[in-house]
Amino acid sequence: MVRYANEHKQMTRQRIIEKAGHRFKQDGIDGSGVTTLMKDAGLTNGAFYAHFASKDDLVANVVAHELRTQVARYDTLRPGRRGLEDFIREYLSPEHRDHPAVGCPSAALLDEIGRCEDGIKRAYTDGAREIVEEMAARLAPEDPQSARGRAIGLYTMLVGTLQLSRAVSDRKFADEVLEQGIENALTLIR
Amino acid sequence: MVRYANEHKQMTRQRIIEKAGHRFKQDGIDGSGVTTLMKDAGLTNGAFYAHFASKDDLVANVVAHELRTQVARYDTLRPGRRGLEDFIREYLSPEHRDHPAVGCPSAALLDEIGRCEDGIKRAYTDGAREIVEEMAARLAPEDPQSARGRAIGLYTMLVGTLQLSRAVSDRKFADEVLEQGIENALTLIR
DNA sequence: TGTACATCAGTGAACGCGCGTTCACTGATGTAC
DNA sequence: TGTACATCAGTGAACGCGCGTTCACTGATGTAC
Repeated sequence: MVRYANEHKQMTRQRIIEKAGHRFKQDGIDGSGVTTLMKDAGLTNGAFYAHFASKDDLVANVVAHELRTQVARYDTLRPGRRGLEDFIREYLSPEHRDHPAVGCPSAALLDEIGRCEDGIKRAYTDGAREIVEEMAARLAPEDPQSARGRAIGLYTMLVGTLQLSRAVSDRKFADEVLEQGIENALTLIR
Repeated sequence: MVRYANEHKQMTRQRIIEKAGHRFKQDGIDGSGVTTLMKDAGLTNGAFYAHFASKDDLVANVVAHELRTQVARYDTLRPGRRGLEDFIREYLSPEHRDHPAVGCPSAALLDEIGRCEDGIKRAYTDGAREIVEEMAARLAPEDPQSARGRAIGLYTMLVGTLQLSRAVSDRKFADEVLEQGIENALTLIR
C-alpha cells in the first residue's frame, strides 16, 4: 500500500533543509526565494508546501538544523581549552570568511534572525544556549557556570569578527581583522 | 530663474537618506522597498530617481551617512578611556537593543552589508576604519597603532553582543548577554 | 503692484519580474490477485 | 509472472502582490517686465 519507503519523504525534506541552509547563508533569508530553494534541492516550487507550512516554517527548521550542526562540531575537537583554540583558528580563517555557504550560520545571518518572527528566534536561542554551554564547559570543566560570561564573550567576538572581515572591501584590512580577532579570542580564554 | 532655494533639493535628499537609515536598521535593506522609503520621507515613489541612480546608490549613501553619525558620537564622550567605558555601557544597554532603528548600523546590518556590492562595502570600510582609529587613539593616545588590535576586538565584540541579544527570544538570556558583554568589553580595554 | 512665464521637484500610473502560496494534475511506485 | 490499481511525492501553471525602475505630466515657485 505504501508507494515509497517510509524514509523517502523524510530524506527529501532533509535535503531541502540542508540545501536551504547553504542558500540562506550565501544570499540571506530575504534574498532566497522558494523557487530557488526548491531548484537547489532538485525539485519544483509546487512541492514545497507538501513539506513545510510556510517559508517561515522552513526557516525555523533550517536555523535549528544549522545550529545542531555547529554544536556537533565540538565533538570532533581536541578536549578542553585546546579544542577551543583550534576552533578559534579555524573559525577566523580566510577560508571560512570566503565560504559563507558552508560556514557558521550566526556569522551569516545573525542580524536577520533578530528581525524574524518569534518561532525562528526560539530555534536560534536553543542552539545558541548549547554552544555557550559547550564553550563554558571547556573553559572551566569543574564549574562551567563561572565561565559562562567569557564563553558568551568568545562567541560574540567570533561572530562579530567574521562579519566585519566579510563586510570590509579592503583585503588587507579584512585580513588584519581576522588576525587580531585570533589574538583577542585567545587572550579572552586564557 | 531658480524656482527653489539652492538647498531645497539637497535637504530633501538628506531627509531621504536619514529616514532610510532608520527603515533599513529596522526592517533590513532587502526588507525595505523604495515606495516605503519614499513614504517615510513624505514623498511618492516616482521622485526617488531624481535623487539617486538606484537603490544600491541610496544604500551606499545611507551606509556612509550612518557611519559618519557613529564617528561623530565620539566627540560627545569624555576624553580617553573613560569615554570608551561610557560608550560601552550605552551601547550594550537594553534601550539600544530594543530600538535598532535609531541605533548602531553595524549591529543592525553588518551581515547584510557583507553580501552587498563593492561600492556599499567600500562606504562601510571607510567608516569602520575611522571608528577603529578613534577607539585605538583613546586606548593608547601616545601610540594608537599598538592598540589597533584591541580596538578591533572591542568593536567586533560590541556588534556581536548586541546582535546576539536581539536574536535571542528569551529575555533573561538576552539580558545576560548584555551584562556579560559589558564585563568582557571593560576587561578588554583595561 | 500685477501678470505671464520658465523652471524643475515631485506625482502617480505603468513596466516586467519574482515573491510566497494554491491547486488540479501527473506518473512512478509497491501491492493485490 | 503479468496486469490492474490505489497511493501520494512531485509538477507546473496560476493567484495577487510588492519589487525596482521609467516616464509623461503637474503645479508651486521666483523672476522678468
